[in-house]
Amino acid sequence: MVTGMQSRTSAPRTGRPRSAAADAAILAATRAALVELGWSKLTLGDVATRAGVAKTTLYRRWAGKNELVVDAVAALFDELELPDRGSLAADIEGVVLQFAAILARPEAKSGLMAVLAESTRDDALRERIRASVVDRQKRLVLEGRRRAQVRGELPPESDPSTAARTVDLIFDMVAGAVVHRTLVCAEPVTPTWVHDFTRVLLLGLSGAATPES
Amino acid sequence: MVTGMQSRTSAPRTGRPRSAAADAAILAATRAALVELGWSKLTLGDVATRAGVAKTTLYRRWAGKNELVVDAVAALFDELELPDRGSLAADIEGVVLQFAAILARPEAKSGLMAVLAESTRDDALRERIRASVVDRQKRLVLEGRRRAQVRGELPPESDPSTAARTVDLIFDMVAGAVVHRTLVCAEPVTPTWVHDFTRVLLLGLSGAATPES
DNA sequence: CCAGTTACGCTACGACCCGTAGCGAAAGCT
DNA sequence: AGCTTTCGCTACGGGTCGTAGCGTAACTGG
Repeated sequence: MVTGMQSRTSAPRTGRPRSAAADAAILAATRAALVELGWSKLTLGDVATRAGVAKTTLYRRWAGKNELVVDAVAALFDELELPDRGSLAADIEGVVLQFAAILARPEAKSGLMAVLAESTRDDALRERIRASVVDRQKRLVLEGRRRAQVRGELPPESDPSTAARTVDLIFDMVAGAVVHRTLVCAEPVTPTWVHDFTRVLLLGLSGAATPES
Repeated sequence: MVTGMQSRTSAPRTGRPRSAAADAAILAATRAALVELGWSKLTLGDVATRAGVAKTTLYRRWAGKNELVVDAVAALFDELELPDRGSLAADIEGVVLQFAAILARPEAKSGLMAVLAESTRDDALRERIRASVVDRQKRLVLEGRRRAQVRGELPPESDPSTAARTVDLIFDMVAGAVVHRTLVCAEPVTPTWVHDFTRVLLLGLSGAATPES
């Protein structure tokens, strides 16, 4: 059972090592094929040809199309960062624009949605997506919240359980809105849209911090 | 019910009519196959067998897997309604729970996400999804907004263009959050979550109605 | 009632992709 | 050296695709 990337503990000490260049070439070829062909017409044989490796090499490292595309798309999210822009509103606008820019790329659109669809029937695949894509986004929410608390823009940890609930909710609202705008409505995430969205979200959060009416 | 086939003006008056029962059987079989097999392992030959029709009959009515699944999934959204619950908050909570209940069904999860992934490379498919799924949801937002204006909970049409922008934003936030919660995080939309979400959204909207600071 | 028209079920077909097995050669380690 | 693992290549059975062809069924207008 190939785990995709071998865990470093089980790395064999003897024998010919796996080519790291082949890994990179395969993932790049997968992204290129996603752009040109989309998910449904992407074949592993074609990816192998593009990458300049044999089809069998590909099957030795990835269990199938799903796992390969997850790894190929996950690399796109490496560039996600959260530069400190001075205010919570500016931080949110910045990360939303970054996230939207990644989702706007054709390989992210078709690849990510397709593996998410498959993950509804494959727990291992969903876990792989969560670890390599979703959690990385969620960390930005946590970091942004922490900074806002330092600045005094948000109240510090009230109750741990309600805090976790709020973080989950914010994550669903931010990522969900961008995903819906980009992938369902297929309309661009403009600075105007981001501005309106951030305004509604922050007003709602600051108001929700007060005790419920 | 979207037939997706001939417009009524081009309906042939002569010859054997198409079996409406076959349409229903095929769509039901498609949903059943989505539940059992998911998107990737669903084959048109299998659907035809389940529906008790010949494979050629299926190809005479739908261009391919994508179009068939769109029609099969779109039928799930027929039951979406917006009963008047007396307040904007209650209306939103009601429609969000309905929407989440539909998305929680396995045939909606795998089917809808998969065709959305394909629609990123197929304009005709995206248009088909928009007409039979997305617009139907968007109408609920417009209707809910109208009721809230009648009740005085929201200010009446200020500027047509900003009003349209706001409706789009609300739609992205509501549908996006539910989709993200259900399909990306794979966690249930509980009444608690809906309550928290509605609170943040409404506070943000009521605050956003005032001139920007 | 009978021709005309269209839909249907069935079979068969070439084309393509899948995922695996087997082989010899290459690239590392001890 | 000798051992171990990876690599490229070829070949294969199995499955799905989408279409063509044929005879039959259903409905319509004369």
